[in-house]
Amino acid sequence: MTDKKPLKARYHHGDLRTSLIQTASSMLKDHGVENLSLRKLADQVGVSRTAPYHHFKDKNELLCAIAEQGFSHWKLQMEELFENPDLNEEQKLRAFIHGYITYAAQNPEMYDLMFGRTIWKQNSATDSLKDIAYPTFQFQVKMTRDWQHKGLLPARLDTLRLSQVTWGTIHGIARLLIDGIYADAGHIDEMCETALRMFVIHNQQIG
Amino acid sequence: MTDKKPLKARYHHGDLRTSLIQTASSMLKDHGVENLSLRKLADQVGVSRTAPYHHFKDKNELLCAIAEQGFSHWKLQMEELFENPDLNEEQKLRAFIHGYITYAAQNPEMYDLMFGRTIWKQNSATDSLKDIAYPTFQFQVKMTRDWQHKGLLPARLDTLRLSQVTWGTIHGIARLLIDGIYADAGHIDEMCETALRMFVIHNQQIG
DNA sequence: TCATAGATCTTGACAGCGTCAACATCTTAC
DNA sequence: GTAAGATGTTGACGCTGTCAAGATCTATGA
Repeated sequence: MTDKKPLKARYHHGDLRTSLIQTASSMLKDHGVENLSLRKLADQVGVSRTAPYHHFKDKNELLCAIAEQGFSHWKLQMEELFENPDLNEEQKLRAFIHGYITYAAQNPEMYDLMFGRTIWKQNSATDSLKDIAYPTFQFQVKMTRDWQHKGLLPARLDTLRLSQVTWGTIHGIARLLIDGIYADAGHIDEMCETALRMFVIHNQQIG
Repeated sequence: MTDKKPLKARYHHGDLRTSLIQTASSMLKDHGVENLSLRKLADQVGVSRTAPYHHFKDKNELLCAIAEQGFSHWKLQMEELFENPDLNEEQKLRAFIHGYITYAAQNPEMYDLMFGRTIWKQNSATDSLKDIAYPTFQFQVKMTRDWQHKGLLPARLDTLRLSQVTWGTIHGIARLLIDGIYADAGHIDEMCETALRMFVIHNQQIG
């Protein structure tokens, strides 16, 4: 009886790992990676500073876990888009570009974590993260091939190179936006449309 | 006489500011931003930990000064390219794309500092840095307009949007490379060529 | 010439960080 | 019901950026 104190006072948290990821995601979104410390996180969750180390080897593992969650959401969002039967192929491509950049603009810190150097630069990604991220990267290639076959993207270009360039384009625009180099998010629509024209016009030429 | 000891033992360094920037640039290149600390830097230069604060308000100012130097070099390199009389316009565009991405691939840490969120995200750039960086950004627009007029890039697209997209493309490819998402630098040539075709083919259609 | 103001450099100190080691407490499985 | 393991705690360490106060040198003007 007495050990059923209010939750906060219990010795074992119950689901600390999940709580850490959730709270960390929220702190990340609100205050950026540079203001996300394990100590503040532990404090926020109401646990001692080293408790997180029983669930994550180090800070990097925590960040990878957050990124994993980001990829899950992102994947859902993208699948939803591609399963929409009301859109033709060009509309899907347009919606993909727009959805991609909008996601980045609305979740800049998460996007940076998912597709930025913090995790990938030193090859510090967890196996678990790679398991969900790599298929996402390859999804990009698969879609490119599809669009080539359907005549939207130029078929004569190597699929892998083309997907690197098209992904590079939307990734680059997203980065310019979220890194504050082009801080003006008001022109997202126009930029997406311009990118789309650059991608697709080829088709009219060869199709 | 006695105060003309070997340089290292003198109380005043002589040209500490310059030394700090130089050494910091070198440490940046070799070990990355995350391993560049003011204390290690001061130690390397042979000066006390707080000496740098008489030349830079804080770490951010030091980073801005390093980036400034990066922009100077970058600008020189690009100007050299554009003043080459042996290249026609398409060759210049090709050389620009290739030079841009190669610069990033060869100076990943400097590139990240110059065009990354560390400095720009929180609008923490020094006035001095802005003075050299902003013209560089606008140079991109000017070139785009030139290439539009010369028929290389589609004239009907808005110059500003087009330049954002083309810059986004090469910036994005550069980032994918240096952030380790596409770690394979062996395909730079092919990616550049693919990007070029995506940019230029328009011209054949409208020209 | 020389004092003095200002530039430059020093040591000391502080709080915040990630992380390890050692110990406490709870849960679970035999 | 006890032993093992999972989970949580406190203490400590070295690293970081930065401030404050004092030391030393340089340059300016009387």
